[in-house]
Amino acid sequence: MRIYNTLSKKIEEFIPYDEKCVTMYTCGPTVYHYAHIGNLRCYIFEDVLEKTLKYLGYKVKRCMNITDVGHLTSDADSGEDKMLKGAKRENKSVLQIAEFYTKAFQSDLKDLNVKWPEIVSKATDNIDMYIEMIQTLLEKNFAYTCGGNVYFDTSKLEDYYRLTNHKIDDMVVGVREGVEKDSNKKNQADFVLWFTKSKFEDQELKWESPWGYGYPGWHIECSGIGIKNLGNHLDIHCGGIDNIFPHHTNEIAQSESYLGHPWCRYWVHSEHLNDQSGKMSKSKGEFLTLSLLKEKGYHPLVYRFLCLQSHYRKTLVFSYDKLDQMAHTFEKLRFKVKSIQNGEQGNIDMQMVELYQKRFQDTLKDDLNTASCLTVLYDLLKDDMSNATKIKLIKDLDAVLSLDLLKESEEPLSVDISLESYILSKIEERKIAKENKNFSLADSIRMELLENGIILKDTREGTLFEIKK
RNA sequence: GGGUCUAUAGCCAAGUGGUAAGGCAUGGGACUGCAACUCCCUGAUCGUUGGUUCAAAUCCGACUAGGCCCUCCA
Repeated sequence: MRIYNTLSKKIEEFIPYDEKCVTMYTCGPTVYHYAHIGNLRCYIFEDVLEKTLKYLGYKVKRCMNITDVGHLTSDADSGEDKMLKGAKRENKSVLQIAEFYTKAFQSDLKDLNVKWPEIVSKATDNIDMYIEMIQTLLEKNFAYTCGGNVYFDTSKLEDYYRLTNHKIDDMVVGVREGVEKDSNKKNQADFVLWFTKSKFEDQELKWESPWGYGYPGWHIECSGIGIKNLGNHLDIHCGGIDNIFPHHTNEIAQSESYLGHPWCRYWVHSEHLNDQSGKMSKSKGEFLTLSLLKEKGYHPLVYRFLCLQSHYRKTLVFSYDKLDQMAHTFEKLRFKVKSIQNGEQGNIDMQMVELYQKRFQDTLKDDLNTASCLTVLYDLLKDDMSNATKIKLIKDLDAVLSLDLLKESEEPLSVDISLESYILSKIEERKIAKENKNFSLADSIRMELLENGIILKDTREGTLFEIKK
């Protein structure tokens, strides 16, 4: 397997620390609001990566955090806690907010066929681990206390900026509006490990610590949960590209200072989903959620399909035009697969199976080229082999793609039951008219349905309908 | 200002030195009562410009345009 590593800025051969089991950490959501579809792109990518590793025969141990405390809108001591902000907005407690949005997130992933990682850990469940790490960092002189908070001292590291190639003198504080300097810090890049003196006295969740009653910083959380669950050597750490600085940069700093040796070997980042004006973000106000797409009549897997059609390291620009195109393409694809399922099966040709499995593996091994994988899929659909062979291969492919290609029961669109029975009765009426060669009646029924946004299609399997969006 | 990435047909997109995959759309044909579906056929010399090479979309330089990061973010 070859994969792009942000550390080296190159595509590298993937070699796990322990040949038998790959450890993989993926940054989870801060559960203060719904995830937008840009967030979800990253989880789809991570899902594909995990499933690819498994497909290639690796055992994968994967861990994800749920941030339910300590994620401030700024890394200075002046930032507002996102969870608290969410709680205030909705007049609920922080725990209620966390629970609600965790569930919403879980349901989004389920809709997208993204496997829930076997280890999912809440930030608030690991306070002991952060305290232990911070204590060690203080003992080793990588951290200092000031103004009641504990800070990581970035000047102790030779290569703090290794992930980004930044130079300290080129860094400008306040490029973004609303970023303030924290006068407690010795160095501009230092970051908070433990807060006790936040301006936000009404912080709901606080814990006892050697430095006072307080709560952890955002960055320590991922390091703590990762090391606690996956051990002292991590193979893969994933996340969105925006997390490279400062979040992952800080994770490397604190983890390796704590452990005393290199920590994670492969840093793998997924590019953003943009809209026409640029990056999609929650702080810009309006944002697109999966449930909004569902309301508009798009199947969630259409979005997954859209993501798979592009490469994870390339910016994907979202538009409804594109999604419409994908919905259409996806439906055609599923229709094709369905007709193969309904046809004569025949015997499985193992030579073909192996040939295509090899092709499929090769494209995935090549830095997760999912777009080419779809080409392999189209190729095998067209190729000369028995339907049974095709079905076997599709099943194989879908273990990674997870597009429910073989699922019969689920229709692309969820349809209201009373509406459905109305349409079916009209189809029946038209069928009788056609049998009686009363084509003008048949056409008028079709027109009538069309005016209501229902498109009829006469296929070999009978008349199907589609609801226009 | 610094870092980093991208630029391939109407649209999406693969391609990492040897004369441009695939999908969608378009047009033509077969099928159909007519449509649709399905099947067959149909299109680009790769942002601009220098260079390296027998050979470049692919490597190097410059330029242009755009995205992202530089303490909210996936």
